[in-house]
Amino acid sequence: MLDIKLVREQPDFVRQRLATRGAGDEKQIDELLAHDERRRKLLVETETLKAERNKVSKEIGVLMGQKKIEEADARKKQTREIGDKISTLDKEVAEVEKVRDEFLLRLPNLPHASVALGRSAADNPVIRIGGEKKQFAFAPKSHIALCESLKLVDFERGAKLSGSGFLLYTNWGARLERALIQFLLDLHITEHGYTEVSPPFIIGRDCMVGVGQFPKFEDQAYAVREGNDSDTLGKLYLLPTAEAPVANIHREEILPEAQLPVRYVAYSPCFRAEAGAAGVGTRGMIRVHQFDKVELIKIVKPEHGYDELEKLVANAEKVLQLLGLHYKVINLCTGDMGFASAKTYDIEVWAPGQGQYLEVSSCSNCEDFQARRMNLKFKSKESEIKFPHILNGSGTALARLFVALIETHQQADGSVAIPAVLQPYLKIERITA
RNA sequence: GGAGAGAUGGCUGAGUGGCCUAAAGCGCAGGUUUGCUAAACCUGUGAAGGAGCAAUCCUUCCGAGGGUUCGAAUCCCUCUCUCUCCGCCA
Repeated sequence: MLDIKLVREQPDFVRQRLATRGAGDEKQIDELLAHDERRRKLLVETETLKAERNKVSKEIGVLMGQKKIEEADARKKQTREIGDKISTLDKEVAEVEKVRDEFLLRLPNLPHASVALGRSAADNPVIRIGGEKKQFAFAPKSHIALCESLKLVDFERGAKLSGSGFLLYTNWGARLERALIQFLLDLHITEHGYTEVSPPFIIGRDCMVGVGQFPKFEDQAYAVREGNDSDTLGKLYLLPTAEAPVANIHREEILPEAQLPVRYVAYSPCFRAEAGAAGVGTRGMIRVHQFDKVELIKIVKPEHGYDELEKLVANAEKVLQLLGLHYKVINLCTGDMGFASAKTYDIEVWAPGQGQYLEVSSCSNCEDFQARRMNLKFKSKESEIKFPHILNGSGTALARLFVALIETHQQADGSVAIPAVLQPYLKIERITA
């Protein structure tokens, strides 16, 4: 959430930055400021009355002690009237504050100055290219064909169990998926200095609000109901990404500066309703309702936010380098960035069977946008209380990594070669039919 | 699911209607003393919001939300969470 003081003091700057996203959010600022001004005006009124009431109440206490009952009673009458006014004003303050906060919760983050201006994915600049497109002496198959011939994923039975968009990994497919998870966790723990955490997969509403998923994107989540009790709906959700619980680990805390930077890595399945996306690439493993992901989260001092973002991207790229995959790193332009992010790099991996790049990682610095929402702060050596930058990045998303891996390393005979770094986990050099 | 106990500052913990402006201790920061360290002593030590050019002042916060009262950490109601025991259970 944006700092209301910044909006108040530099409304033109805020409007200008919001406008670069191209979603019209800047039009909300005037109304937001009107609510904010009204709130402060009411606050002054009610606080003045409260000061008066506190003063008189104290005097009543003294008079009672001196047994001057009549004088005390006279003041009580006076104070009772003040009390009525206060409760009316307090209600008004609470109302206008709620409206103001609703505006703040629905406004996206301001893009960082270094982010390219643009309207859509077509305007995203390519930052780096990793590896080269593999050349095949034969026509590379799609992962769907490979999964069927090598019996890695049973698409029909996955759909039978849970509907379309759910996968049943079988035999070497299941083992490859598990090996990838283990490999990714080990890499980030031992090579990149992250601490592993394993969060709940069903998470409270506050986690969703904290990272900016809610209230704006509530329709994309799976809500959980306890038994038959409909009253429990709206409390718990299947996590759309481990970012949601892990970034919230220190919600409502003030961390000592010495504890920063915090670096967590977590595996979790991710559940996405993908409402409105039906029919778009629904075949295969590229857009599914449940996929595995290893997520990286950092909580850092603001002055380190952008250095840490570069390192985060490098950590995710390392995965693709070690697996021998071709990829490109792009910088999302202002019009294509996520709600909470100030700057985002996406990593897209080449899937030769698809003839296209697939997004397998999105690394963002959300600056203090999420920290404000979840009230996470740190205390500096000078005893200043500040909001840290919170960063998140996929390291990486699995179903698409699985696709790129088997499509890239498929052989002319229909088998798939296992990259050296995965062989210790799988104990085989290739998957054959 | 049943029964009971509890939730107070960074931590321990006192506080049953009015100097609570939350005791005391620990911790932490600064200072004095000291050859260094330690110890002792002194001082200070929460958060949020708001008014003001500023010094400074005001309001709110004792798990959350309501209520009673001139006045609530304290009394009443609801909820959440934690702990103990019982039942069920991977």
